[in-house]
Amino acid sequence: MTDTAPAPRTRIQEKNTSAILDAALEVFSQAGFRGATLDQIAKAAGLSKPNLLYYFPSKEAIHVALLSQLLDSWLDPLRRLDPEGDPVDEIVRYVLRKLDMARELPRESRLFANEILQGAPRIHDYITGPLKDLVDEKARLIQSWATAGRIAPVDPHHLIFSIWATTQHYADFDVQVRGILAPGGDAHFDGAAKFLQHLYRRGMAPD
Amino acid sequence: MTDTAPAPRTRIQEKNTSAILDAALEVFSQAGFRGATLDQIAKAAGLSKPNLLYYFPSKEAIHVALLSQLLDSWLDPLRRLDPEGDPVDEIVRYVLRKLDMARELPRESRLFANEILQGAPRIHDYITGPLKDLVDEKARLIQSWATAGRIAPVDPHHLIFSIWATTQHYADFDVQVRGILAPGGDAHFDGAAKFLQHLYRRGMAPD
DNA sequence: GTCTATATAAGGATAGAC
DNA sequence: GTCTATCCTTATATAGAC
Repeated sequence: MTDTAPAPRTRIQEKNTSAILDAALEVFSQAGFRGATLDQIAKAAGLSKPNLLYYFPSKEAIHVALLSQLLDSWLDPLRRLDPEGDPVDEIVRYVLRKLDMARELPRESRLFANEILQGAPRIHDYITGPLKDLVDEKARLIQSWATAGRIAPVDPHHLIFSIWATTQHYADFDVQVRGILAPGGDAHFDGAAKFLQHLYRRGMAPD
Repeated sequence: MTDTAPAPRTRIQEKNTSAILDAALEVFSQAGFRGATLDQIAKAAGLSKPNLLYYFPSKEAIHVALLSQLLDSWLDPLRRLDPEGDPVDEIVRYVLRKLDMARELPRESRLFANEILQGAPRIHDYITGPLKDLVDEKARLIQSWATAGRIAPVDPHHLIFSIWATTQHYADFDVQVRGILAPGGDAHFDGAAKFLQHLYRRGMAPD
């Protein structure tokens, strides 16, 4: 049941487990948990379905493994918000780091979005626990900057939400973004960076 | 196949069809297309599964009916961006209208988000067609304001994306937002409105 | 470790009585 | 129009040979 980690020993196990996780990330992030099938994942991983279930006890276990390895890295950019740096610079750098993540890890972002959209059945404790704790801590930092007059007086929580929203949008709504902009690789990320930098530098500058 | 509309005649048909659509919106928006089952929808609508299929030919048909009725209203706030109004005011009013939609129609927003996340299989033509056309038209309007020095010189497409992202976030990531903020109804929407108003008024003000 | 074959269950859709 | 019973496909998971 809570048997998730395969604990790979040999090289071949290592290789297959990571092939499965990569394939599963691809499939889950695009189809959601219920929409994904073991057939799709097995095919993408280059394995048979029973062989896949030799490495993970269930579909659920694969999904949980993906989420846990994702959550580990998800908090990182926010964690690096530095109390010692220049406040506006710190916020803008946070925005750009999150945008980089959206470009480099779009599947992870969509996996997370799928989970939240469907009511976060598997990560609800993570949200009200570690995530809330870190956000509250950083919100206090931002609040102290505002109180000191070093940034504009805004609600820190909504500032953080807006940064998540604007950056992850480029991963989660990728199809829509590309459908509206002229096609052409990841070129639009430069435009996004420029715009967001403008918006937050202006928006956060002290009075 | 493309048989979607039930064309209700009697009162009881009218009542059942709308009960089905409402139930389906609830279920699809939370579970996605694949994750939703006819059993769930039938139960939520207070009907038996076969009776539900008396009104709609298939699960797919219900989903398509929901999406079409959604897309009709989806473009409305953007369409109302007024070339004659004050540019910054118009943009801020657009943000607030979208935020209102997120509060009042969160299920519709999540239905849409689910569809986009999964690659927009059913509304791809809508995105590259009517949606893109309207966005391009309004982007030209915003560009003309920028060129005239009446707002800050930003990329209009990314401005629009950021408005979609920040406002729909409160519907699509509702569980996360509530998990982080103290619980308490829709009170946080006031804070969101205040923050977004600040951000866009500052961000869009001309130099 | 990997496969073929299969048990088992869920879910979309239909038949046919009322 | 609505129901019970059922068909049939798909999908998760297991058995057991190699």
